[in-house]
Amino acid sequence: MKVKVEKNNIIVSEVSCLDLDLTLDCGQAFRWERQEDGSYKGVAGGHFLHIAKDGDSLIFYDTDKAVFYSFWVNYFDLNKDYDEICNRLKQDSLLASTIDEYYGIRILNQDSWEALCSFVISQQNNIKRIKLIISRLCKAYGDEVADGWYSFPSAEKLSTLGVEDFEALGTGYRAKYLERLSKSVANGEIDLDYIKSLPLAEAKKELLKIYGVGEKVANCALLFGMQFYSCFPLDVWMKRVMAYYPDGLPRCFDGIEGIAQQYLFHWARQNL
DNA sequence: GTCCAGGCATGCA
DNA sequence: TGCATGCATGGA
Repeated sequence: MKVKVEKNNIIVSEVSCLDLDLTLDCGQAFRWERQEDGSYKGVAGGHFLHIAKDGDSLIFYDTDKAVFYSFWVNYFDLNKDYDEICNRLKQDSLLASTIDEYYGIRILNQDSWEALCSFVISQQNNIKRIKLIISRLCKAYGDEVADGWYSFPSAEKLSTLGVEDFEALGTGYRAKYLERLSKSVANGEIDLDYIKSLPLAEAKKELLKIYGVGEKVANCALLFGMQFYSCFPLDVWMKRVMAYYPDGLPRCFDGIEGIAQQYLFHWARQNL
């Protein structure tokens, strides 16, 4: 990775495997909005960002250098060698063709609270509507960090809401899950940083105790919000994909099943 | 109108 | 342990 500063922008080059459409709009994060010119605007970690791609370079518009290094490098996982990962995954023939076609999907390092909440909302729901509900949630209860752009609300803030407040956002039957989850995280009964520090099996066990969190939501929270790359979330799309792996997952997925999963998820949504 | 979406809790066997 | 069912909402 090479970084240079031009005016208020940060230009990053020599980062492989980062396509904005495939990474920011592939169902792992729900807060990025594509602009007409192909750039993206969104909020993560309380920071607003406008990001674009110019050839092989990434442009972080109006971004503070300190925030870039302290937050965005980790969020986009810019120091991870995705070419090595892709090469390993391509030992599997389906992944080989999928990566050739959709090269550039990365797993973002999202905040655990935002990821867990988002995937509780995601259950039995479609991506378009998940984004709609989350944007309503942020606008109503987040902080305005840029003109018209809101942070994801904290558990403390959401712990003051009642079930009817969550229902008013269109969360449907998930409202009761969100209400209880917010209160439990706010009062410390659930400690996401602690869960993140546990070995995978124990971390998953803790997440599965949460009302409204099952196998799928737990795996998504672990993969997208807690950096457990070996998690392999099985939703309705991935269950269709599994017909292509009757003997189980290939060895080349070991330890990076979650990254393989994200490519297969995208492939399934385009082709199945 | 019906079907479906990055599922889960509940009840019952 | 495994399976059937109900659940809110909005777009196709």
